[in-house]
Order: sequence, then C-alpha cells, then structure tokens
Amino acid sequence: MSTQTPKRSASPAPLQPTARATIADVARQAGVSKATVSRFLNHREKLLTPDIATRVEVAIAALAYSPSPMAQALKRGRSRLIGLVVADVTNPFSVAVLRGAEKACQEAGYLLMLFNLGNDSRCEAKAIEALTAYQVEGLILNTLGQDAGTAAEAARHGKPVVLVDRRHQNMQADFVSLDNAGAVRLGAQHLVQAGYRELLFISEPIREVSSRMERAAAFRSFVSDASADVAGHTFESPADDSEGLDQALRSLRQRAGGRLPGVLSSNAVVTLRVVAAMARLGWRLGSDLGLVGFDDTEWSPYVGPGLSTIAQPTDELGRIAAGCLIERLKGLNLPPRQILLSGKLVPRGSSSPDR
Amino acid sequence: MSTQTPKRSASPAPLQPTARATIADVARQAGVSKATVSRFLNHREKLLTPDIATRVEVAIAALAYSPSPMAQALKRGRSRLIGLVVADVTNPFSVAVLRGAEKACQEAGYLLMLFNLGNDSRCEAKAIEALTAYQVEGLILNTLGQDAGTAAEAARHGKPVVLVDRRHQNMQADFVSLDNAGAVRLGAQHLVQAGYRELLFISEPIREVSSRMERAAAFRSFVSDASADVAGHTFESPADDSEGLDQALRSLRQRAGGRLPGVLSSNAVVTLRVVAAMARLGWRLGSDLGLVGFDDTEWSPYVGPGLSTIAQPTDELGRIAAGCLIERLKGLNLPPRQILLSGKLVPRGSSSPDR
DNA sequence: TTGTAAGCGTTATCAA
DNA sequence: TTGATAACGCTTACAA
Repeated sequence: MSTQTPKRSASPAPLQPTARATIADVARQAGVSKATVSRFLNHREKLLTPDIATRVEVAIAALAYSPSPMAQALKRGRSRLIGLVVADVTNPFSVAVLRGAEKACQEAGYLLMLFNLGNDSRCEAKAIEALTAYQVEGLILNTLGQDAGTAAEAARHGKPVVLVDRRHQNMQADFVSLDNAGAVRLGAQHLVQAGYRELLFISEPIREVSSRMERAAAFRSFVSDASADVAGHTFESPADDSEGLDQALRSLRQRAGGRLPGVLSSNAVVTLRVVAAMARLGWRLGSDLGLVGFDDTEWSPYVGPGLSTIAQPTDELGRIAAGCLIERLKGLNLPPRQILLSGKLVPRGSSSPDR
Repeated sequence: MSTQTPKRSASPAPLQPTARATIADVARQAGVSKATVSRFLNHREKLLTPDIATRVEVAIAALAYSPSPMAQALKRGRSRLIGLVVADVTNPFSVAVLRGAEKACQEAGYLLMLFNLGNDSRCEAKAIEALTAYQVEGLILNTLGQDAGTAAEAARHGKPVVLVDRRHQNMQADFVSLDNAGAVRLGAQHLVQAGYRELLFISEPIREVSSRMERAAAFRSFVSDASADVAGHTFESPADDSEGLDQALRSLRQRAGGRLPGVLSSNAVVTLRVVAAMARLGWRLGSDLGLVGFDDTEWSPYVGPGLSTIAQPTDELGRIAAGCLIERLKGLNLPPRQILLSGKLVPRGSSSPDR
C-alpha cells in the first residue's frame, strides 16, 4: 500500500514500557501517507478532504500521537527550546528571573534548558556551547559578562540573545535590567531624607560587572550632586573578609562624627553581611547605622527592625527578557533594545533613626 | 568520490551568522566518509589508521565541529537530557535541590530541562508530557505528588524516575528525601531539653503531601512517647489566614499555662509566618515562645535572636537524586531504592528560654 | 580498516 | 488534494 515499512504492531492498549507512536504509525492506522498526516498537523484546515482529515484526527487520538520535537528540530532547525544561563542559581535575584522567564517561555510553548554557572565565569563559554549544540533558538544570559567573546559566539551562530542585569561589552543584544541609576538615587535620597548624612555604598567586588559598576557610579554622582553636608564613599566587600567590613563600618562611623552614618548595600548578599557585621559590632540598625539594601526578600521585614530595601521587579524582568527573545524569534528585527525597569523603595525600620 | 552531496562550501573562516559544521563537512574536509568520522568520534582508538585518524582530527579542529546532540538523540534514542520538574522554583528547598541536581547532571554530561509547576499540580501531567516528548532520558520529580497517574505515565514510557522529598502513591521509583521522622525528633527533643513543654507543630496544609504527613505523624508519635509533662498539638496554617495562626499561638500559650510553649515549624515559609505572628502579638522569640524550624537559610541567623533550625542537606539531596538517575541510565537495575538523609540541628536564640 | 547505504521521525518538494 | 521521496545530521550493519 505504501513503501513505508511497518515497524511496530499497532496494538491498541500497550501496557508495558512502550515507545511513542510515530507519524508512520498514524499514517498506517489512518490509511494515508505520512505527508498527509504532517499536513494535517501543520497546515490544519487547508488542503484537506474532510473525510481524510477526520480519519487522521481519529488515528492521532487513538494512538495518543504527538510529534517528536527532536525530529522536528532536526528537520526545521527550530527546536522550541530556549537556553537560560544563570550566574548563580543560589542568588535570589537569579531565581526570580528564572521564574519569570520560565513562565513566559511555558506560555509561549518553549521549554527551558538551564545551565548554572555556579559563579564560575570560566564555564560561560561551555554553557553557551552546550546550549547552542542543542539547537536552542535563543539565549537568555544572566552571567558575569566578563568573557567578552562568549556571547558574541552565540550571536555569531545567529541566535538572538537577551542580556539580563549584566551587559556584555560590545554585545549587540537586547538588554533588560533595573534602572540602576534611578534605584540608587531612590535609596540614597531616602537615607538622606531620613537624616543620615555620612553615606557608604557597599558592593561585592566590582570586577567589571556592569550592574555593579553602574550602581557605584550612580552613588558617586548622587553624592557629588547632593548638598554640601552629605558625604559618601564606596567599599567593595569580598565574601571572606568580615574583618575588612567591620573596619570599613568603624571608619564610616568615625567619619560621621556627630552625624548619622548610613549604608546602601548593593544586593541581598551584601545586606546580610552588613547585618552580620552589625551584630559583631554590637550596633543597632536604624539608630546606630541606617541601612537600605538592594533586593526585597521575603525575610527583609523580619531581620532586626525590618530592612529597608529597594525592590526589583524581578518577575517582570524575567518575563520581559523572555518576551524580548520570543519576539525576536517571531521575526522582529529591531536594533538592540534596552529596557530599564524602575525599582521601588520599601522603607522599614533599618532606615529610621529614632528606633 | 562519495554519494554524499556537498552542501556548504568549506570556507575556512566564516564571519557572518553561520551554521554549525556537520559531520559531512568534516568528512569532505578530511577526504573520508561520514562513517569514518563517526567512528573516530565514538570508538576513538579502535579500528582507525593513524594517518586517517589525524586527518579527521585536524578537520574536526579546523571546522570546530561538534556533533549535533539532536541528531544523535534521534538516531540513538539517547538524548543526554534529564527532565526536572519542580513544584515551585520560589521555594528555597526546591532551588537547593535544583542546584545540586544541575551540578551532578553537568558533571555527568547531561543537560537539564526545567519545568516549574508554580505550585499548580494540574500542570504536572503536562510537564511530564512535554519533557518526555523531548526524549529526556529520565526525570527528577519534586512535585506535589497528588496526581497519582502522572508519574506512572512516565514510568510507562520506560524512563527512570527519581522522586525528591515527596513520594507518589504506588510509584515504583527511587526516592530521595530527608529522614523526616528523625529530623522531627531532633527538633522536638531539642525544644524539650531547652525547657519547652507545651508543643505545637505547624505545617502548611497537609493535603496528602507525603513529606508533610510524615512530619506531622512523627511529631505526634514523639509527643506520645515523651514523658508525661510534655504535650503537643498540630496546626495547619494556610497562606492567607494570619488571624487563624495568631489564634493558634494564643491557644498554645494558654494551654501552656505556667510552662514554656514551643513551636516546631515544618518549613521556612511557615517559620516566616510564625515570626510575623510573633511581631503582631508582641511576643519575643525564645523567652515567650520557643521556635525551631525546618530548613536552615542564610538569613536564619539574623531574624530575631537567631532562628534555631533543622538544616536539610539540600545540595546533597539534589546531587544524590541526580546520581540515582544517572546510575539507572547507565543500566543499574535494582528494585526502587529509598535514600534518607539526616537533618542537622542548628540551635540559636529562638530556642533559648533565657533570652 | 574503510565506505556505502539505510534509517531515526519529521517536513518539504515534487509529481500525479 | 494526496502520495512518493529526499533531505535534516547522525549511527551502524553490511560490503568491500
């Protein structure tokens, strides 16, 4: 009847570990050619005799057939896969982005292939490599962005890329991020208005990471624009140097003299370090030192007198990032966009001097 | 020379968006057949004339060729892909498992396809469906486990499955989890030894979730085995009912009379709820109420007087889960295993009456 | 030891 | 409108 050789018996109710039905199975069951089944699937209503259409439909239902995305990918070059590279799944920010992105992808019918760098930027190239090998149609990158060549690599493969939170030098790609400058101003302004005058911006070691650089720069420019009685410095705090942090805080308080010292911390991890230092020093948040930190977390309200934070629209960031990518996949062809979302100040006890 | 038609010109240094080199490209470049290249890749040293081998090797390097996993999957039926279904990426426990699993997979050369349920158990079947469609070789499931049929579905596809933290009824699969009974005992015992006598176990609504049931049962049996002056109840706290939680805590204290009341909370989310309630009630952790919570987090030390916790070896759990799966994929054929890891008590101020 | 050719599950281009 | 057939990039009998 057809040259296509039967491979599996078309037993109706398979009980044991059974392979998925293929398009050939469906074709046989419906008494048509594979091409017809494929047409039914892809071009639906066009070019199909009602009779044949229903026969195919029935066969598909009977065999619980669904096409193999692998085979489709091989043939069409489109895999319905999106690669997500995350600097560190442990970082709540990354997770939030992940969540938003995953949701958007799911809704658009894409599946996510995940690669976690574990903060090891040397994996960056490997990650992109592995992901593109699997024919992902595009990449969402939340990486250190240090290895300039790697993302370019992806672009060279002609795949759309969207960068989240961290820019890559010379990268032609959509970029989705918090409005760092605005957010820093929001936090610093709040500290000043609350009465803190001697400020310190504490960041993880900046190391060319774009978001860290932007925040530090914004802080400096805030200080230089502020009224004369406001002073400010910046400090980079490595993970393993609590001694250095303590020292920095002591100096801060010394510089402050009679005025109130305030800290702006660049993310939740640093915030926690500052909180730990406060405990070591025996100081109290709010009265001895004002604190506003980037990233609002579910535990922020319950640490000390409540931590004042700058909340990032993390979910939004992830969703928009995925959205940008999906638009590109649908054929949108614009020059690289830059989408900046505003942070929101959440004032709590840690920036209230009279507690 | 061969019947295989040339497709791309073998230009040495492609600059524009360029397709990956294929095995045919390599074959042509090396002047051998595709089969030879394939053999070089898969059987390495065997059956290969040194001369030819180096020619192939050079060609591969020159073209930066790496085989398409998609095509390999199609041919071999092995995709080097592992599916991970997570109940809720927002849950720190899930994230930790994710992290451990991802690492183990990476090391074993597998890539992770992620599906997040967002706590919607109705997606469970869809998730497994989508993942198996992509020929994942196995599944790691950290789901609600309510939908009995879904995992069985996977098993029917003949794919190995490992369950993390939550069992499924009637599921023949490896199971990796905290030793809930032991962990509950650890926490409850600690409360009792610290002097708390009237105990309350607070859980999210249990709803047939196996880990919640096990913890509640273990708590009850601890209480009934304990000395006569120790009493205990359990309470299920839904997300939106802070009033009910406050009431439960007031009742607890009432029951306690002159004795000290203590709470054992079933995870970090609940712990945070209890902390919030304490703030509302104006009670102090430790002195007014003892608290030990499941899940040690990076913020546990800094909430109130420090939260006493039962730390789960989350990384370990994820790694072992992935490990189990990979063993199965390598052909291990044992009856379903059950791997229980011990929790570790981390005592802090919240379970110290004299603070 | 190497090459030829078939086939994995699709889709697309032809004829019919 | 439908069907045969040739790819997609790879692996693997089977021939040579």
